[in-house]
Parts: sequence; C-alpha cells; structure tokens
Amino acid sequence: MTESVNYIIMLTDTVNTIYEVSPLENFLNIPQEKQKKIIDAALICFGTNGYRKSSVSDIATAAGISKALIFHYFGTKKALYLYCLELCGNIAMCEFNEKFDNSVTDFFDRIMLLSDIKIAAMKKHPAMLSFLNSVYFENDDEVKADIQTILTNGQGGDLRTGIAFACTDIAKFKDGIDPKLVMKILIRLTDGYLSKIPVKTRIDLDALHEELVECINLLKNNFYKEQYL
Amino acid sequence: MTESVNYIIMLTDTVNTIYEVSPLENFLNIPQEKQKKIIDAALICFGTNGYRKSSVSDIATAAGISKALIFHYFGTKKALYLYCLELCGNIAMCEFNEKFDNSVTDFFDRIMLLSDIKIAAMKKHPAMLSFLNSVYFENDDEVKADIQTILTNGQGGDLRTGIAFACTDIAKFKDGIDPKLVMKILIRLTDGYLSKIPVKTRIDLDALHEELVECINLLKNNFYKEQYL
DNA sequence: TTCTCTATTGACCGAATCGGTTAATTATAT
DNA sequence: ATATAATTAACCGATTCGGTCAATAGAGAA
Repeated sequence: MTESVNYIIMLTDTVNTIYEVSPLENFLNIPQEKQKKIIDAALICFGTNGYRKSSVSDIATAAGISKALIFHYFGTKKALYLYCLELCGNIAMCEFNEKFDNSVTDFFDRIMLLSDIKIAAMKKHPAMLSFLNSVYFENDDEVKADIQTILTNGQGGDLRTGIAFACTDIAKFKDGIDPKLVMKILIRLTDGYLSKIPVKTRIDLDALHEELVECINLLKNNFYKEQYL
Repeated sequence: MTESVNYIIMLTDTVNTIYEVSPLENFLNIPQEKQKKIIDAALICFGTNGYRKSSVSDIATAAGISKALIFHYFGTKKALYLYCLELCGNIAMCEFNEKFDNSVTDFFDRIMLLSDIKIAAMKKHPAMLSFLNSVYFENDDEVKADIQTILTNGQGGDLRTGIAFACTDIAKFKDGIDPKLVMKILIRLTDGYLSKIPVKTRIDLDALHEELVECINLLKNNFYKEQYL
C-alpha cells in the first residue's frame, strides 16, 4: 500500500497550484483504504455513465458514505472528476516509466510488457481503464476544457502505447505474414481482455493475465520462423 | 428497405397481444426512414446510458424531433424501451434463422458466418449490439421483470451463438494447438470488432468486415495442417 | 465523567430535469 | 376554405440535481 503514496504526493502538488487551497486536504488525511473506496466508486460511476449522468449521490452510495462527505472532501463534483483524471494520469505515467523497458525488441514481449503495465494499473484501480477510456469521449461543457488542459500537460501517457509498438523486430515472422495484421489482432485481443466489465477482482485479473500469456504464446509459436522460437 | 417490413409486422402482432391497442400504431404509420432515425437514437441512448439515465428528451433531441412526439408514438418511456428490445430480438432472430447454415462445419467458416450475421444486423441498426449488450446488464426495477419475460419468450436468440461453436471440425488443427484457446481468441477478436463505438457508418462496417476476413484467414493458414488449406 | 474537537450525516435549499399532458400550431388533403 | 392529422411549445407535479449547514456521533484529553 505504500506504493501509492508517491502518486498522491505528486498529485497534491499539481492540484494545489491550480485550485488554490482546497478541501482536498481533508480527503488526503483519511486512511488510504477509504480513499481507494471513494475513488473506485467515482471511477466506476464516471466511467460507465460519463460526467453529466453521474450524480454525486450515486457515487456516495457506491462508496458507502453520505453525499455531504464527498463535498466535504472535494468541494464540487467537477473537482472530484478532475482529481480522478489527474490521479489516473499519474498512476498510468508512473507505472509506465517504472516498468517499460525500451530495450525489449521482440514483438510479442513488448505487447506482453504493455499489458502487464495495464494490468498492474488495474490492480490499483480496477475501473481505471474504463474511466480513462470514457474521458477520451467526454464532451460535457463543464469539464471538456479542463480535460484537454490536463491531458496535454500530462504529455499524454496513452499515446506512448502507440509508439511502443514501433521499432520492433519483424524479421522473425514467417514469410507471408503481415506484422501489421498481427499487431491489429493483438491490439484487439488485449483491448478486449482489459476493457471488459470493470468489476473485476484481483483473481480475475490474474486469470486474465494467464489467459493472455497463453494466447500470445500460441500466436508466437505459429507465426515466428522456427529458429526464433 | 422492404426487408425490414417483415420484422415490423411480426412485432406488431406480438406487441398488440401484450399491451392492447397502443399509440404504437401512430409510429408504425410514419415512413420507415423516420422510424429508423428514432429507433437508432433510442438504441444509442439506452445502450450507452442504460434505462434510468436515458431521458426521453435526450432521445428526442438525438432523433431530431420533439419529446411530445415520442410519447405520441409510444405512450411511455418504458414502452419505447421494450419496443426496442423486441425489435432487436426479432431482427437478430430473423437474421440468424435466415443466414445461419448448420451444415458449415469448418471452425473458421462458422465464426465468419456468425460475424456476418452480426454485421448484417448492425447495418440495419448500428447500435443494436451495444443496446442488446446493455440490456443484459440492465438492473432497473421498472424494466427488469419485463426484460426477463421478453428474453425468455424470445427463446434467447443470443444463446445460440454459444451453441453455434459446437460440433465443429477440430481435427484440422495442427498438433499442439488447443482449439479452445483459438476459440477464445476468435471470440475476443470478433467482440472487439463489433462492440466498438456504436457510431459507425456503413463504410466502417464493410471495412471492419474485410479486416476480420484478413485476420481469420491469417489464423486459419497458420493453425491448420497443410492438407486442409 | 465531562469537555472539546473533528468526522460525518440528515435534512434542507433553489434550480434543474424528470416522465408525461395538453392546448395550440403547422402541415396536408380535399 | 375547411376538415383532419402531424407536430410542438408550454406546462404540470414529482423527482433529482449540486451544494449547504446545523445537528449528531465519536475519539481523545482533562
């Protein structure tokens, strides 16, 4: 649990500079376990219903606390939403910087590495991917501009996944196999695995991971020339 | 356009027996083009926001008509929702009965066939799959019971997709390849292709179809023993 | 025990939106 | 011009919205 402290310290810095001194301090002083429960409730709610259609009452109920307490912690619904966004952005960025190894050139190893990163992030907040995906399509005037600001300032952590596929070793493929097509398959595959229903337990994630390993190995064994296996 | 007349006739029968004489007649008498626009708006809205969080105003705006007109056509929000469900169920069932060929035993051909069916259904109502998927998770008390009734009465058109994978010819696979694993990959693959953002034009669907053909061929060519290619 | 201070909530606010109705307007056809 | 049908703007009471606040519950110090 100590691992997530880093993100919160970073986040406190950022938020305070933007929104002066805020009720957020109240939130940061409660036990991390309670923090997580509230954040996860918000991520699930915002992720499935978008900003507008998510009511603070819904989130409070899902978190098992009163609505008033959420306003005590975050001040406004908008502040809660943007806090979630910054938090997820930071977690994703930290996880990526910490675990991604650019020296891995093998096609499948790279993709597995990226999936591991996503899974690690989802172990912290299972609804994170669903939320971030919904942010991408969020169009409500009340938050649209601020989303842009945060995402561009954050250097767009998710764009890297695109870049991450580059510079891989495609000579290993059998003749007649189009690596781009394989890449498409793998993207669909990993997306499908991870963007499913957000209510996933730790066990589910581990099972998911193993299944993904199996699939990738299957493809690797049949798409690579024999000398590269 | 004449193809969809069948569904509506069937549906009229069903609905009238359940909900006596309803304002639905008004709806069925307007041009099919306008009907489609309203239904598609409802499917998108219900599919992305669920029953509760979808307001009739939202749907009316998306369909480019006034809210009052929707009540003129359907009477209540609930009736509109259930009409959508019955319509989609009928379309899916008809499409399946019409196109599915149980004599096709080849693993990949079967999956391609099922995807073709889904794509054909989505050409009629692009948001259909998204909506039906959301129905599966719908939990609102106002419609929950009626959903169960309709789905069980309709013989569960989507359960067949599970059955449809059975009885296929698995001897064609190379040794060491687990057909169940291949099946998992294909399910993820086709799901990923078809459950993406519902706002898809006809062109997108055709492109999607071609991409899917490519992927399936790639897998087939590398997973089957040579004598079966 | 009593006092204090803080964490938390139930009850409440005005405003907005909800599902649904209706009277009036527009378009159409004779 | 008139009768009829299609469509909507305006409205209804009820609910829910984001947000506030005074009251309560709870933990520690005395």
